Amino acid sequence: MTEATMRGKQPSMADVARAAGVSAQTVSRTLRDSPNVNAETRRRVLTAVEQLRYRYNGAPRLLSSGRSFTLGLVLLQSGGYYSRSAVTAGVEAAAGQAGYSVSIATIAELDTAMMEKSLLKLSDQGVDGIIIAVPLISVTQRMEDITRDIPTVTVDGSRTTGARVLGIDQHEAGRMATQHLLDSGHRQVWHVAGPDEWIEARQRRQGWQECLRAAGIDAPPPLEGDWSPESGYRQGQILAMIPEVTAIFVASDEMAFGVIRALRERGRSVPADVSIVSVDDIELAAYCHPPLTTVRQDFYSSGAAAVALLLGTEDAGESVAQPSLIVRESTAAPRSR
Amino acid sequence: MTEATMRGKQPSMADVARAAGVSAQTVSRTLRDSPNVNAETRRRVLTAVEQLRYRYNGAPRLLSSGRSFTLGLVLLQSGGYYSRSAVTAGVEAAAGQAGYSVSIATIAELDTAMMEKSLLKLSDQGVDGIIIAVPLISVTQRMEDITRDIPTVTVDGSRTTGARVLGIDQHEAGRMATQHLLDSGHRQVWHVAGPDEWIEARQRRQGWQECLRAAGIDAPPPLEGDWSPESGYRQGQILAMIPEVTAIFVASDEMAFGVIRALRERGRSVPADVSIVSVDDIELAAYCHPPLTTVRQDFYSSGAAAVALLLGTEDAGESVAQPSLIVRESTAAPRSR
DNA sequence: GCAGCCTATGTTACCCGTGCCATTCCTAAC
DNA sequence: GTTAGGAATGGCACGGGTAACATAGGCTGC
Repeated sequence: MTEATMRGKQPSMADVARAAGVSAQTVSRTLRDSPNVNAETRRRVLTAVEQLRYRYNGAPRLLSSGRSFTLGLVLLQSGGYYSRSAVTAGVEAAAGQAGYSVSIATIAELDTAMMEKSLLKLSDQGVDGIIIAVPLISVTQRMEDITRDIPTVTVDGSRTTGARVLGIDQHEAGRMATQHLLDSGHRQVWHVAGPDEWIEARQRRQGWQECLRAAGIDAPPPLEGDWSPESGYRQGQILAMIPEVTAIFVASDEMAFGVIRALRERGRSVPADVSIVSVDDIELAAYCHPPLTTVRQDFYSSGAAAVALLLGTEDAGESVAQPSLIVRESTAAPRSR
Repeated sequence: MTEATMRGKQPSMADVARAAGVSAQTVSRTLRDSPNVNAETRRRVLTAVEQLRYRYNGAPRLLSSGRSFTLGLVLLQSGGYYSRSAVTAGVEAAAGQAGYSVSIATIAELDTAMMEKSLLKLSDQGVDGIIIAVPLISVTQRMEDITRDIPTVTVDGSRTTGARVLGIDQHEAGRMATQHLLDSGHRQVWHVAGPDEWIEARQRRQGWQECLRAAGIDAPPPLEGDWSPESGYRQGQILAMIPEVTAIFVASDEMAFGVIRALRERGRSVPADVSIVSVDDIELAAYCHPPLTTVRQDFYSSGAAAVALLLGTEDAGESVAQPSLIVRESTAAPRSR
C-alpha cells in the first residue's frame, strides 16, 4: 500500500466550523438537515464545506452510536450470474433508498469455514444488518452468535436461530413447471435438480414430486446438477439415453441450456422429442434456441424485500413473491407413439 | 429502523481487560499478537475474550487512521450480468486478500447525475479507493474532485484527470474476431456494436474497422445495440434482410444471442448462411445453439488487477490482459455462390 | 413586564482501540 | 554493586461526529 492510497489529512467538521465561524455541532446539524438551522448559517456552512472539500467521515458515528448505516450482503462467487446480479441490484437500490450502503462478501464455494469468515468480516466492519443469499449448509456456534447480534435475513430460506427468512415460493415454482408439462400431455416428468444444500433446489424438487404424486405418477429419481450449464449438460447426456424421457423439469435456466445441448447432440430435439421447463427466466431465456418455457422469479424484488424486512420497513411476515410461468417454445405435446 | 437493528451493547476491550485482570492495552497487544506478552497473561486474556464473547471493533482504528479499509465499486444495474458478476468477484477476492472490504454503488442507467451521486455516496462513506466499472460519459467538476482525492481506477478505459486506467485490449478483441471471419473466407464483416459511450464498445469497433481496412475492405456502417439480447435481436432483424450479409462481428455474447434468434426467425441459419463471432465467452456461450465462437475476456482477473493497481500491489502500468479467440460452431466458411 | 416557550447555537462528554511514553522488574555485563 | 538493556505491563491522549445538556435571544400571551 503506497502513500498515494491514503486519504491524506482530510478536513474535519471542526475545520469547516472554523472556516464558517460556527461550532462543529452546527456543521453537523447542517449536513444532516436538522431543522433548527438558520438559512444564512446553513449557506455559510455549505460554502465552507465546498471550499475545504470537506468529506463526511462515518467512523466516529459508528464508534459512538454503533450504527454504520451499512448492510452486508453474502454472495456465492460462481454460478447463477443473473440471479446474483439481480438480487444485488435490488438490495443496493432498496438500501440506498433508506440511506444505507451495501458491503459485499463473496465466498468462493459453499463451505462452512468460508461462510463463517465472511460473516465475521462483515461483523468486524460493523454492518447494521446482513443479507445472506447463499444457503447455510451448516451453522456453527459463531455464526449463531453473529446472527443473533446482528439482524440477518436469508434470501434462500435457510435459517439460524436469529435470522429471519424470506423466499420466493419455490415449492410453487416446481409445481407450476411440472403441472404445465402434465397439462401438455406428458405422462412422466423427469427432473434435473439443483444442489441439495440449497433450500430453493429442495423446494423445487418437492414441488415437482408432489405434483406428480397428486397426478398419481411415481416420480423417477431426480438427477442433480450444481446450477452450472456444464452440470446440466452432463445430466442431459444421461437423460438423452433414456428413450421414454419426453419431459424434463430443470431447476434453473442455466442448467437447461446444458440439458438442451446434450439432448441435441444425441439427436433428440426440443421440443419435438423432449419438452423442457426451467426456472428463473434469465434475460437470455427468450433468445436461445428454442426459447425457454420457464418459471419467472423476480430476484430484484426479492433483494429489495430482504432490505425492507431487515430495516423493519415492511411489517415482517415472510413476504413471498409468487413465481409466474412464461410459456415459450421449449414445451410441446409429446409425439404420439 | 427498529431497536432490533442495533448491535446492542457489545463488550469492549476494557470489559475483557477487567475480566482478565489486566489493562486494555494488554488485551489489545494480545489480540494483535504483539511479541511482549507473557504466555500466562495471554491465556487469561483469551479465556476472558471467549467468555465475554468479545468481538473486535474496527471503528476506532478507522477513526484514528483515517482509513476505512473499504473500496468502492461502481456498477451498472442492468445488462452484462455475467461480466459484472465476474468483475465483482475478482474485485472482492483481491480486496479481501488485502484486508479490504468492498462497498457497491449501482447506477440504474448511464447518467451523469447518477454517476455523480454514486461517487459522492462512496466518498461520503470514506472509501479508500474507487473502482469504476462503467464508462464515464461526461465528467463533472465534482467527479474530478472526488477522483483526485480518492485513488480511482476505471476498468472500462474512460478517464478523469485522477483516475488510473485498466482495460482488456478491446482493440485486439475486435481485430481477432474480424480476422477470424476473414480467414474463414468471408469477403465482408458486418458489426453490431455496443453503445458508443462505452470505450470497450468503441475500441472493439475500431479493431473491426482497422482489420477490414488492412484487408482492403470498406467497412459497412456498424449497427448499435445496448448490450442486451433484445437490442441484438432488433439489429439482427435488420441484418437478416440484407442478403449479402454472411459474417457478423457482435460486440457481446448476449447481443449475439439476440442476433442469432432474429436470423433464425428469418430463415437464415447460423453458421450455414451467416457466421457470428462475439466477445466475452460467458458461461452459456458454449451451451447455446450453435455454440458461440467468441473472444474470451478474463473479467475476474480484470477485477483483481484493478484492486492491485489501486492498492499499489502491482507496479502500475496499465496492465492489460490479452483476449483469446475461442472457436466453436457459430462460424464457418461462406456458402459458395 | 414577566413567565413560558421556541429557535438557534455552543459546550462537553463519550464511543474504544492504539500510539507513545512511563514504569516496574529482571537479567546481563562491567 | 552499579548501570544498561530488555521484557512485560500500565496510563493517557487522540481521532471526529453527535447525543445530551446548556445558553442566549426573541416572541407570545395575559
